[in-house]
Amino acid sequence: MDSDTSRVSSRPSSPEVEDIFLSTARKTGGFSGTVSSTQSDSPPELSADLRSLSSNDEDALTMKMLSKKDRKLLSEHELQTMRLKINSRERKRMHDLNIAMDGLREVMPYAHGPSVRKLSKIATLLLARNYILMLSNSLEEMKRLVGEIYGSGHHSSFHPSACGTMAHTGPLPGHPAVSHASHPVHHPLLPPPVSTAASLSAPGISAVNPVRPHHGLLKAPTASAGPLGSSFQHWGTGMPCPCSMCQVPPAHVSGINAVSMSRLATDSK
DNA sequence: TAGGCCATCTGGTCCT
DNA sequence: AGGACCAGATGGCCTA
Repeated sequence: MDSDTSRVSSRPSSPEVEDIFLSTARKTGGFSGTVSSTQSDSPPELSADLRSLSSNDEDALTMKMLSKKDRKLLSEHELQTMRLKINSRERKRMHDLNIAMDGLREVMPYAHGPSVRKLSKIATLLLARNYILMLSNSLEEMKRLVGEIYGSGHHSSFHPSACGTMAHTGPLPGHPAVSHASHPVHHPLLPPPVSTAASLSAPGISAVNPVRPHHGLLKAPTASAGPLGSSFQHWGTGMPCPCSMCQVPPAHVSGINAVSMSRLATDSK
């Protein structure tokens, strides 16, 4: 179904097997932790050189990279065992992180359906952020409307059933039907129109979009709807829908978007 | 084939 | 001391 899953399944799924293999391979080349630490500073041929070192050289190098205490306390076998343990923990940690990421994907609208490819991690995070912003805006708008209505006293003018606003809050976020039906163009997960340019200029976004254009994620809404955009289609009355989903978020939100997107992109590297 | 995405290993750092 | 977290490096898989 999704390539990522198959990709995962195609990888060695058993840490033990892989660890055994790797540990065996490394054992032939000495404790590779010392080699790895030089990977970023040395060309590949240096690694080859290291592998070609005599056992005495290997020992010397290994000993050089270890603290005195380690040298004293740990045999090579113990070091190897410790490495495997650490690797296993790290693997588990990353698996847990991926599980959490899947959980996040599950509650994200728009990311469901057989024809929709699994969101990448960065896309999941960025969409989640936009979604949270959208929900926050909706909440604020609801509060404001309720305040206006009960403040002015003419309760009869409050007709939630006529407003798409209630429809927005109806389906659960994870419900696939939450979005497209009532907002064919201005999807809540899309960056606000104002911030789209800034968002798209962020490395993180630009990295997302070209790769998976079929997602349509974070894509700017089509500009075919005039000054007000096509945001009011579901409202149906010809009047601007008061709900926040149909309005451009406040400028400060867009500002946060641009900054945070850049930060996210920067942080994620 | 290049680029994107990902899993894994690894060493360093910080925290408990 | 041990574990969690992080970031860099590496290599594999997939898609355009």
